[in-house]
Amino acid sequence: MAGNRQPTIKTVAARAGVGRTTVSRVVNGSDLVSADARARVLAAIKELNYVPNSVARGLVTSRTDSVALVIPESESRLGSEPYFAALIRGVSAALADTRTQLQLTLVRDQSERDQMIASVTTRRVDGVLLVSVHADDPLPGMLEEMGLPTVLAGRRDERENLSYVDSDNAGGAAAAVRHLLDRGRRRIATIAGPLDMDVGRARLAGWRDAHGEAGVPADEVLVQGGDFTEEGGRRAMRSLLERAPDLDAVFAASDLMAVGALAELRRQDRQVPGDVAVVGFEDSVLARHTHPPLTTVRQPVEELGRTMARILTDITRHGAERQQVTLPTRLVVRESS
Amino acid sequence: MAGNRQPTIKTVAARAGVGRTTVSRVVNGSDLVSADARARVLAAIKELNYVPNSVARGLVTSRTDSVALVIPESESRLGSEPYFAALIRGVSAALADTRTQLQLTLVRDQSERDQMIASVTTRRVDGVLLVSVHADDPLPGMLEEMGLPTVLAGRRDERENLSYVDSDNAGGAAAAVRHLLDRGRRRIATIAGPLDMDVGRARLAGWRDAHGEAGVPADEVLVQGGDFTEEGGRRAMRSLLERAPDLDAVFAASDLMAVGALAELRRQDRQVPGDVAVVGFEDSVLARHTHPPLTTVRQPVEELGRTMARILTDITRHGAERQQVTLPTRLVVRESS
DNA sequence: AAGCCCGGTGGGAACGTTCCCAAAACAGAT
DNA sequence: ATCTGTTTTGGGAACGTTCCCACCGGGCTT
Repeated sequence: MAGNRQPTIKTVAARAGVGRTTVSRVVNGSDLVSADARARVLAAIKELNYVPNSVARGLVTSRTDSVALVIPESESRLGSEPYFAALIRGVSAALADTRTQLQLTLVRDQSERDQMIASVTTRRVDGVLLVSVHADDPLPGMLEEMGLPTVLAGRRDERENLSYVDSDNAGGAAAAVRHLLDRGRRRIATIAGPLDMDVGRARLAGWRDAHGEAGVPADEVLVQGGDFTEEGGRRAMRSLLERAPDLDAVFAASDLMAVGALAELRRQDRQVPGDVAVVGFEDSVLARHTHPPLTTVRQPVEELGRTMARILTDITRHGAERQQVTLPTRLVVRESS
Repeated sequence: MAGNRQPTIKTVAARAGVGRTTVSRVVNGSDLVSADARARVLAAIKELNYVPNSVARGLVTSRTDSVALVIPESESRLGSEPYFAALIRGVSAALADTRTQLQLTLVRDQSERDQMIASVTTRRVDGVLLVSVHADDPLPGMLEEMGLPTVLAGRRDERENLSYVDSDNAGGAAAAVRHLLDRGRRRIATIAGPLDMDVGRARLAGWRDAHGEAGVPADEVLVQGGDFTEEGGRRAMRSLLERAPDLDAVFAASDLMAVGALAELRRQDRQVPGDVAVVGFEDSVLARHTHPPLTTVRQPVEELGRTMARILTDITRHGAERQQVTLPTRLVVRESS
């Protein structure tokens, strides 16, 4: 039993008394093969326990049936972990349907980034899924130029022309603010995300839009920049309270910043939601565990992953065109508003 | 620029005015090549932007420089998510050092399991890392028989003869119980894990060992089985309190069960740690957020991942033998004890 | 001056597939 | 019977590498 080499297509052909090509046809499900021959080949395959060598196949077809998912590890890992986990689940689920393998690449530093580029570039994958790419990162362009289809998680600006899947940041933000307006809040501050990122800009735009629709003037004094961290949220909240002590609500562009805001409000003895209502964005696990539980805008992260994978396979397998998809978000009302 | 095929080793050879072999030698860092030739080849590589095709290479070397990490998704995902995340981080970090790619396979159901076997078996990977394999699962054996080195996360029983990396379950449990004894507790109950799993058995053994060492009789009335879930922990705690109202401490074989125990203790108005001290096992994120924060045994999950990957590469790259490694655990004392 | 060794080199073969195309086998029609 | 057309078949070539081995040339030994 041991010692024998793996059977190849030739071994099978010999055993079944047919040519290589016929075996190949059977394996690949072609119907240009007689019932008789097919039966003999299948028997031989089973007897020999033959499994086609996908590397050899890949060499001639120049397809690997695997895609890379690249995740930068530098981004604050703690808050974002559940995000990545959900994303991976989604991607993996969609790929399983098309029998495509997932190559996961965590990129920690520049050297690992170079290594990732080398690996991806080396034709081991049919396409690439990229998470949190910065606006000025030349990588996606490079990849596409090398003939490697690429799909981004999150567009980089309003005019992104690569394939991407994003959640409806502006819409979600607007829904959050609309909800606050509905509850009678009129001085709604916002802790924005970094404005050099589309997420940051889009969520701020949503805040403006909702005010516009409702005919409530959007007071720019109520806008404070943040950096998506808890500490940043705390600082932003403090400076907002100084500038506009009369604010009665805050929309934070991320749950983590909302958590910081909650901490600062507690420190200054402002009741939530009594004095100030708070809404976050993302609906991470965090949101359920704050005091009080956080109203927030839910992103469909797992679906985002699924969609990314689906778009990529559409491109690699069926030669589809680039696609830009925006997924709806949903307001989850808890006790902070 | 566009339209041109990828350059191959032949293109480079022609451009540099040398033979294929010389290019190959330069690419693979052989030193049997003159400084002059090397320089010309390197220049040509840069000009043409040549990247060796790893599929072709794999065909002749029969190495893919990639390994599979197989994670069953069926296990209660919520509690275990941070575990998997840490594991993946560790594996990925160790693989990056050896320029090995990671193929991640989430297995949700039988059909995905079959697909995973097909893929792995098809020579796309050099080896396999398996997480949470059941004792009676024939998979690891099958894989090794096909010549695919396999490393398990967690041994399956005391006599496991495949490669595995496990944390010191018995030792960690004993440390936890010793700690409780040191604090003067004398009626230390335990909520055990499933006894058909080695983790469960080993942690229970630790509870016994610590009693033995200290000369305190281990009262079997104080042992209650659990299933690693929160609800199971709650039920176990209740039946323990009925049977042995005089208990003054509980060692739960998992954080999640400890959380359940805490809930039941609160319901019955027993103070923690005043009346009853509680210790868990794992040091998941949960542990920091319970009331009071949970004393627990920390498993070095990320290192577990790193070690698995290291062992596997030792085997695939250097023909090392199977290895069984047990990693030390560490007691993290918080306020529940 | 002849022989030998050794660093350096390159062409052929092989890895296990798929694809192309020509040919064999068979059937039906004249 | 011969021809034509359709189905079925299989061998050659190709995919882009690495490895084996044979060869070349120059310096060293004798």
